[in-house]
This record gives sequence, structure tokens and C-alpha cells, in this order.
Amino acid sequence: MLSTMTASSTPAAGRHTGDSVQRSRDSVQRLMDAAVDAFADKGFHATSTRDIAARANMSPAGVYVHFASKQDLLFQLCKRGHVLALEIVISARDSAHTPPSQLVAIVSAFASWHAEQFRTARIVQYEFSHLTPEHRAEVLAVRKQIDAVVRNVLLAGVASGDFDVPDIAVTTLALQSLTIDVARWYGPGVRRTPQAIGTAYGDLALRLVRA
Amino acid sequence: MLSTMTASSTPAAGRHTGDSVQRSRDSVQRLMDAAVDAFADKGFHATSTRDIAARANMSPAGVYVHFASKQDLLFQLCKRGHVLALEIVISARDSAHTPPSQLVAIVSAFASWHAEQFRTARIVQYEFSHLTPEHRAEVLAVRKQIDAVVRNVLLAGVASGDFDVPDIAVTTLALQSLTIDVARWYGPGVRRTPQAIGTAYGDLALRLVRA
DNA sequence: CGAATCACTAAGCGCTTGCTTAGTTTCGAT
DNA sequence: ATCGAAACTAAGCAAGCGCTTAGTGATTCG
Repeated sequence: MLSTMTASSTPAAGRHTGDSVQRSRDSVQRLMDAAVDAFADKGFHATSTRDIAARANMSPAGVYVHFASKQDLLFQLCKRGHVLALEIVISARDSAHTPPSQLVAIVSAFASWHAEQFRTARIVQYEFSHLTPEHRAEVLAVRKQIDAVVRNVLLAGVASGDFDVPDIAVTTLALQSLTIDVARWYGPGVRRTPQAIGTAYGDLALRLVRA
Repeated sequence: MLSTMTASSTPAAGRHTGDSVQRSRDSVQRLMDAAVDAFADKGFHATSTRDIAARANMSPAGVYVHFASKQDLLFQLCKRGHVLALEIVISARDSAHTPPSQLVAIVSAFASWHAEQFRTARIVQYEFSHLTPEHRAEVLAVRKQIDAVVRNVLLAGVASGDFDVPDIAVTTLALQSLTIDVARWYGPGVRRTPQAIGTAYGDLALRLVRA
């Protein structure tokens, strides 16, 4: 009841326009940032609500002013991350107009995002499984849209004769595996820049479809 | 002190040869199986020692007869899994004699192992990060050996002119990403057989090196 | 047989967990 | 100035955690 209302759409619950709304927004942002950091480097279950609160300079109870539960916080993070990922993929696709260039744009953007925002990406990809079934279902819908974008580019490329792909499903999966796994191994201390990773992975994608 | 001695080498701690040794070995096996199942589907931190004990039909305290701690159990699992993975990669490599066929053998075997033993593989790949620094270092050494096997095949293939690979490091990583990620998405309910996945991924590997 | 050693359990200790409650402060609206 | 609502905290509760202790019954050895 509280849960979906919390850190979501409602720009102003009442008719306030002053600083209090801004302060609340700041707190929500600080909590989410704190939770991203904590979940990404210790995992959802190894992170305590006290830990999140401390990172956000708040008392343990302060978390519950803005989020219904620790689970709710994970859900908000996970959903926001998935929506962001979908936007990135769509805008990459729309930046190009032939299947090969669209594929390069998508894989390159997606891979470099998984490096640059590896903390968020880890939550999106690996903490996802700790959501409740209902929350998981909602996020899964976004995930399927991402999958569809990639698959449709492959289908278009095969239809146009640009790609040679014997199994669309396997290749779609493989392309995503390639980019998703970046979030697992990337971290501070990795020398290669996110952009360089994107470029290299764009090339690998073309090889996978034998363009 | 207890930790490294527990589920490890010593075939018989004293000079026993009777059933008691066999019973202990069975219990260790049951506990490890239980822990693999639990860790793989709930994660290390979300799994309680009581949960592991219950799955192995034991009392909570029974775990500590065979393992020094929950952390120790994860370490044994993680190490065993890594050693097994290394053996698979090495024996795949040795089953073939040219770089292309070696690459196909390695990727194919590794991918189908990640599907067939996805529970163990998940622990190896994703729970690995929850080890203590010392344990992590020990396991990391095995991981580097796996990496070296793949890299050396790529180097041999480039040297022989069979492969066209601009960046050995990136391609080594990409090949592993491809196979490792199988453990993330594979599960009961996935129709494709592990063997079919192996075959498909062997082909993808050849594409990545433009053989 | 008797002693030692083993796997194993019932009970529980000290601590941390997610979350609540009751109350204080802050602040915009009247 | 006063009220109402919201953000926030100090304190703490019930439950669950990893792990220990004290003890039991079976097995092996001299």
C-alpha cells in the first residue's frame, strides 16, 4: 500500500511547492545511491538497513519514511535500472538505420553502460532474482522488451541479407551475455575505459552475426 | 585450524578402515549437495546453516562436525568447483590438436558444463565474491589458470594464422563471458539441452575469432 | 570387556536483523 | 501566532542468525 507510492511518480503528494518537497527528494536520492553502493558490493541479503541508512547519513528508521521495506527499495532500484537500460537500447537502435550499424550501436552502448554504471547493472542483473514473484514479474516485462529490441534487429539483418545467423534465439542470448557479463568483471581498477569496451564489443557483435 | 582439514584430502584421519569413515564421507557429501542447492537458489547470505542442515537431514550443529563454518563450506564448494572447471577445460583442450578444434572443444565443454551443473557454476561465478580475501586469493589462482588455457589457444591460433583476433585480452574475456553467463540464465524449464547449448556456443566461438 | 573416539543432537548464548512505536523538530499554510 | 503535516530520530521488540556447549549412542581398538 505504501510500497508502490513511495519513491515513484507523484511529484508532489499534496500541493506543496517549497523546500520540504526538495528535501524529501534529496533524501530519496541519497537513500537510493546508498543502497546501490551497498547492494552492488555486498549483495542484497548481506546489506542491512542500518548500513544503508548510515551511508545516507540517516537513522535506521529514516529509511521507512521513504520506502515501505528493504525489499521495496530493491524493487525501485531494479525497476529504475531496467527502464534506464531499455531507454539506452532503444535510443541506440534509433541512432542508426541499417541492421549492422544498429547492432553495433546497441551492443556498444549497452556494454559501455554496463561498465560505467556497473553498480546499478549488477543490481539489475544479479540481485534481480531476490525480488518477490510479483515484483520480479513486473521487471521481467521490461527485460523482455530489451530482448525484443535486440532480436528484431537480428531478424531485420537476416532478412536484409546483412547477417548470417543460424539460430536467432541463441545469438540474441549470446549478445546479451556478452554485455551483461561486463557488470560482473568490471570495477574500479580495470584499466580499459567503458568507451573502449563498448567499441571492442561492437566489433565482437558483428563477428557473431558474421556481418 | 579445523577449516582446511575438514572436507579435504585426508582419506582416513586415523587408521580407521570401517564403516564410520564411509558414513562421514556420506555426510560431507550430503552437506555439500545441500549447500550447493541452497546457495545456488537463494544465495550465500540468504541461506542459513539451519537450512543447509535441514536439507541434509541433520541437526543444525551437525554441520560443524564436518565444516569449520558456513564460510568454510562455501570455500570448499567454490574451490572444488573451480578445480573441476579447470580439469574440464584442460581435458577439452587436450582432446583436440589444432587451435580451431581446441577452441570449439573448450567452449563447447565449458558451456554445456555451465548448463548441466548450473548450480555449482553459479556458486563458482557469483558467490565467489563473498569469500574472505585469503580464500578468494586461493581460488583466484585456479581461475587464472583457466584464463591462461583459453588465452594460449587464442595465441596459438593467431600464430598459426587460423584466427583473426585484434585484441587477445578482450576476446579471451568475451569467450568466458559467453560461457559463464549460461549459469545465470540456464535452469530447469529451459528446453534446450546442455549438449545443444555446447554445440551452438562452439560455433559462436569460431565466429568470434573469425576462423 | 573397557577405554577411546567418532558422528551426531538438544539446548541455548550473544548478537544482529527488519521493522515499529512514540515522540520531536521543521516548515509551509492559514 | 497557530495549526497540521511531513521528515526524522531514539529506543526497542520479536525473530532469526552463526556458532558453542554438554551430553548420547554407536563403533573400533587393545
